[in-house]
Amino acid sequence: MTNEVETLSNAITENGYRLTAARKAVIETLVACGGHVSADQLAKRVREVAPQVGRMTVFRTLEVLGKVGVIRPIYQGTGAAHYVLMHKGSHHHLICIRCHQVIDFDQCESGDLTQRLGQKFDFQVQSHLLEVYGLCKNCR
Amino acid sequence: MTNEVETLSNAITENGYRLTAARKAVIETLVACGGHVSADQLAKRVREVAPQVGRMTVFRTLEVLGKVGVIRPIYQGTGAAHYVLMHKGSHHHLICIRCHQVIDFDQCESGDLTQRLGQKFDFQVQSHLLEVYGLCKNCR
DNA sequence: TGCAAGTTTGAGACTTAATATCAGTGATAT
DNA sequence: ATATCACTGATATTAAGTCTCAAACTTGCA
Repeated sequence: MTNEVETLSNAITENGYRLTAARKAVIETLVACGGHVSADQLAKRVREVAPQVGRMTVFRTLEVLGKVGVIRPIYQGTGAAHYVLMHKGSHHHLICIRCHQVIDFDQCESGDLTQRLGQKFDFQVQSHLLEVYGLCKNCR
Repeated sequence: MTNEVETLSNAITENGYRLTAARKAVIETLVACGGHVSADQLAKRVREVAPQVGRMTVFRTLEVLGKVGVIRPIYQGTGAAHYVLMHKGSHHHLICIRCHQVIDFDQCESGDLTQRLGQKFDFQVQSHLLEVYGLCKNCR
């Protein structure tokens, strides 16, 4: 948790960006939510803690975090993008196609695959996202 | 190719939707493009063949094809959604984070994984999408 | 400390993708 | 042949996200 905050914060500073009060607030709120929030939801929550922070700043902070590779926007076509934390360069989740519930999971034996892909397509792999669609136990 | 058109067409009819002239035109154009087109791009191309087909119909056809599971919208945050064909319930590609080039690939030994996930989370898996991000050979 | 250069910020206007509406058309079943 | 229901498309609307620009911060350096 706190660890996550540090990871994101470090990613900011290590890439030459400034870790301002506004950005700290955004990061802390995002981590507190465990990811899977939209920019506007996040902006609202951030303002409960830091009322002066504007919508634009939230968008821009998310953009920066995306650029340095620690989060990623996820789009399900149901409204706004949601942002997820990229643990060690990857993120995996199940999405129920009926109720749109999202379940994160960790297991993924793709290290092998991504390496082979890199060779085959002359591609320098940095991260990956696996989305599994189906019906959750309540929806089938 | 032609096979793809049949797959999509059948998915339409088998789910109780009507395979109209407009929908045929959309499907044929989508397959001819090999996927990875936005709705508006597709609408434009469809009109080169079937000028009467409206934008709205293209959106709705894509929605139906999505519902029956044969295509899926992909969002890279760079403008409009792109639609990809789901081969046997899955799609995999590499995306260059610099030039946004997309390379589709087939290999994915995930049958095993999805099965285990289904058990673990009591989830009925239907399809999946694997996105691998990195730098293509021209961009690094 | 004080200054200059470069970042970051936020209110508001703007762009663009996508959805809702609704009357009209076309397909299907009996 | 007709009644029913699905589909269509022009237009209006909504909503997500971006652009702009002046003001406010940070930082490094003298």
